[in-house]
Amino acid sequence: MSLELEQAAAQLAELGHPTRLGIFRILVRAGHQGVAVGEIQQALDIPNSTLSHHLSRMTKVGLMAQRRDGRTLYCSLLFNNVETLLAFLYDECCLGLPSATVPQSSCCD
Amino acid sequence: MSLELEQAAAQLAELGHPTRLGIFRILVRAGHQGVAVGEIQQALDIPNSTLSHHLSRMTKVGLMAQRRDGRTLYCSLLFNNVETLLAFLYDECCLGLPSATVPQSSCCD
DNA sequence: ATAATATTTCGACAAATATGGAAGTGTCAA
DNA sequence: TTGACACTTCCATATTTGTCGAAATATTAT
Repeated sequence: MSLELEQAAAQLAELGHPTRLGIFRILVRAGHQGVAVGEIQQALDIPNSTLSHHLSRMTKVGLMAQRRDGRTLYCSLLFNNVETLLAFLYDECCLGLPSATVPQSSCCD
Repeated sequence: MSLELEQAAAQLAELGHPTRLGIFRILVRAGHQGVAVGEIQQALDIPNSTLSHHLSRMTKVGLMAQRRDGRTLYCSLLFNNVETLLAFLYDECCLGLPSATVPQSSCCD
């Protein structure tokens, strides 16, 4: 089994949890500058130990990264890796959405 | 938490397993006519009870369906649902791939 | 130094997942 | 109606996940 497939599966598994998909959504909207962990916690209203656990999982598979600024940690999506993942679903798996639903250009760069 | 997000997470979780992502890949290539369970088994070389378990999970979340023809069961992807899932990742989460990697039209319809 | 803030790590436990042998079900062929 | 074929369901077990309180770590302010 190819490494690329293993990698894609690992990332999809992380997205495949309601809380983490919610985190993902927040991270996408936050763009490259990222969001503080505390902000995510407020938005989702879950204990910080639970949140931290999810964040570390997402980090581990390369979906996001953390950067410290003073005492707050900012989380930001690794857009390149997410793009690679999405491209895998399209290219490797040869899937096409009807052109109407395909965005003409990126909205998050 | 929205039902749409729950649904997407459930489907992504199923894709987030190497074996099942492999099954997905086979199903995509098979197109609408589908593939026999036995063919998938030969391709992946796993015990049929294990395979059956994965297939039933994928069916349960609406990624694929099974149709019997004689004594062989054919599995086929529910392309509409897969499209909806992919559209969720683009629309709801506002993600864009660089236009170069976005297919101009569907290759599986 | 001490305290407050922001977040992670530890530890423990319940629940879900993954795996595969063995037995069961449906279908066809002789 | 017996047997072969194509799968699924049942069962048991090992592993992974998800959850969260409590303790630990890092940073800044007083």
